Amino acid sequence: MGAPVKRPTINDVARTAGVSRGAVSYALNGRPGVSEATRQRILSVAEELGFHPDRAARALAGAPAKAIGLSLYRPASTLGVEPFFMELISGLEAELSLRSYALLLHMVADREQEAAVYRRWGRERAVDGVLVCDVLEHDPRLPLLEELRFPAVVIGPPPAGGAIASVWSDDAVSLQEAVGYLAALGHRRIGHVAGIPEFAHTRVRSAAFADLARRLGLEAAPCAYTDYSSPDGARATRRLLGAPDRPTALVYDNDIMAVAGLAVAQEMGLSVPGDLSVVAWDDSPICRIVHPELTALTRDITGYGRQAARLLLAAVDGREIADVAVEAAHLTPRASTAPPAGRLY
Amino acid sequence: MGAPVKRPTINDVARTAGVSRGAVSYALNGRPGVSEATRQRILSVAEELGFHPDRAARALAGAPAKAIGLSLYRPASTLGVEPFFMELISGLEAELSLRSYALLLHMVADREQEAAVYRRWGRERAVDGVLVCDVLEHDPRLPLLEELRFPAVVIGPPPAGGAIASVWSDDAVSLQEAVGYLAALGHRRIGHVAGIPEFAHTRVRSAAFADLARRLGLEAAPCAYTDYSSPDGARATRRLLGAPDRPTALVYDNDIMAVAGLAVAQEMGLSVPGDLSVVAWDDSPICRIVHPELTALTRDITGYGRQAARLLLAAVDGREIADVAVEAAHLTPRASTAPPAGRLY
DNA sequence: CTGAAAGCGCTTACAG
DNA sequence: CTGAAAGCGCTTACAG
Repeated sequence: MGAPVKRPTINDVARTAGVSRGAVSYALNGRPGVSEATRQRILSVAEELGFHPDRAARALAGAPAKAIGLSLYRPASTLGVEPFFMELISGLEAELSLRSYALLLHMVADREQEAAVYRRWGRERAVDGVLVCDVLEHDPRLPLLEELRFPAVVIGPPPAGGAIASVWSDDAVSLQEAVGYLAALGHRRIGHVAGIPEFAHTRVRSAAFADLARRLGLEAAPCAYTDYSSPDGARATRRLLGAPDRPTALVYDNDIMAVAGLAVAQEMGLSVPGDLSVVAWDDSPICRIVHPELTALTRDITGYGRQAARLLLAAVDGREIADVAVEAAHLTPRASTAPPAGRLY
Repeated sequence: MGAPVKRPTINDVARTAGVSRGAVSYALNGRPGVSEATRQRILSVAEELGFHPDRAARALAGAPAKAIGLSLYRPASTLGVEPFFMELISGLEAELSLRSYALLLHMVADREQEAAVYRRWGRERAVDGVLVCDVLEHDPRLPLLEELRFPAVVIGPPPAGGAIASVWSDDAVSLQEAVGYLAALGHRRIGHVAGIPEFAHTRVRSAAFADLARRLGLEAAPCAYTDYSSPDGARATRRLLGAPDRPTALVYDNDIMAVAGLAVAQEMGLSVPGDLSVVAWDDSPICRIVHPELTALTRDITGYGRQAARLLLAAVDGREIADVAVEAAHLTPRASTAPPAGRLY
């Protein structure tokens, strides 16, 4: 591909500015060691020359890699379907790019691969910190990250061990809002189409659901677990609606499954919201392009990502970090929820 | 966060194996300079010590960064909605990880930012090559990448200049398949809800559409441009269906807009496919979770991504590369297409 | 086929 | 506040 383009080095800047390389480095990194006047002169020379420090050289000399790793466990079945991650990534990016941090994205098909990726990132010093999603009950990644001394932030409910800080939104509160609303409409049999049972956030939601069902004295509160994919959401819906005392309302753990469930209900001849109310977790455009539009638990996913990035960068800077709770998802009532049939107001 | 974990260096491997550092480097990189026996011994020592060469040191010494850059231009309105990119990325990743290449993802809000990202990547030697999506008619990124001597691959139709190879699928063929099918069903007024007119792939599609309309002698072939978002798709649908001689079929440039258009048709009291046939470009689960299920142009997006990654890695390896055509999208007829109302068979 | 040496472009104590 | 020097961990000609 031809010789690489000649790039100015720190030497060029130092020579042009008439100072030492060290002075240039200090000036560029905002560290003490140069006078303000000199710093300004150096900065303007660097600007003029179009100088950007070589990432590799910088890293080798002990400076941070200026990159964050996100390893995503994606089973083939859910590929390309969850708007959540695209929005999350866009929030991460927004914050990272402010500080010129890159996002290293890696998708893995299984957990062992993910561990291998962390080890490699650690050994190669490819990233300065990692974000951890979809944490399991006893997640082997967490002790591994501690062993590797990796600054890390969990996206999701704070894990039991507690050594790694997390950014989370209180799903129990949100679930309460959704189920409370359905109960207030008069629903007594409310089903839950949940996500992957091994995930900590799934357990938070299903525990909150069971708890609420008890407190509200619901007649039935069946829960079906899925892999978050729309076919699985459709299957779970058929199962729940096929039971003798079928639920009159269903809460779905994501938007994709709620839309799939809506289609299943319609194919079973049930009208929504007449015969069945539907609530989707995570609002997205697809909740508004189906008929009826879906009542959803809306949250600022991009903001969630920004917050996670900010917290991780604080950890990377060596600051002590603690769990951060972002605002919980709130219910956006739309046309897919109504009082159950047979009940009059 | 404590001291970094002590990692074995090439010196440790050399000492343990009783050879020089150079020998270890040659052995690890599969270059001539060591006997096969020595190579094996070195490799097993490296394995035993858990040695992974430091990415920064390697890069600084002139070796590739082992990373590929993907800068995505995402206007806020389409954030998180296009399944296409998630699938593409997953294909890229699948191929890159085979060769231990990382994917550096960067989302930008405008074109100037994207140019700045390329320059930075070039100067910092952060990536060995870049992938270019959504190419414009006279795209300023292409000459910039040439100027920077960046190995690059365009994902989409080969640009006019021709210096940068592309991986593409022949959208004209696919459009012909879709419109030909609609015409065969008896439709004479077929509308096109297209994407962003500045994109080269949009122009390929709308040119093919206009050409076909002429050859098939269609009565009307209105085209509406959008930003690929579902609200914009809905607006375009309203506009096209509000015309006096409204189309009896619409072809959408993505799945999201087709679903939005379906909802608009239903809200206007038009039955699909009775009053309006709908075809979606890019098949995804959401095409199958709406009612009626959408006829779609199906293609192997993951495979598209894999192919793009392979081609770019070939360029990074210094090989000459040429355009690669992947298989065009093919029509998957479903319930959203039928002969137009009033026509009998 | 092997080993010693230079050098990649930075950062950071350290002495002035 | 500044400058000279060492060193980060590799790769790669170059001489043996």
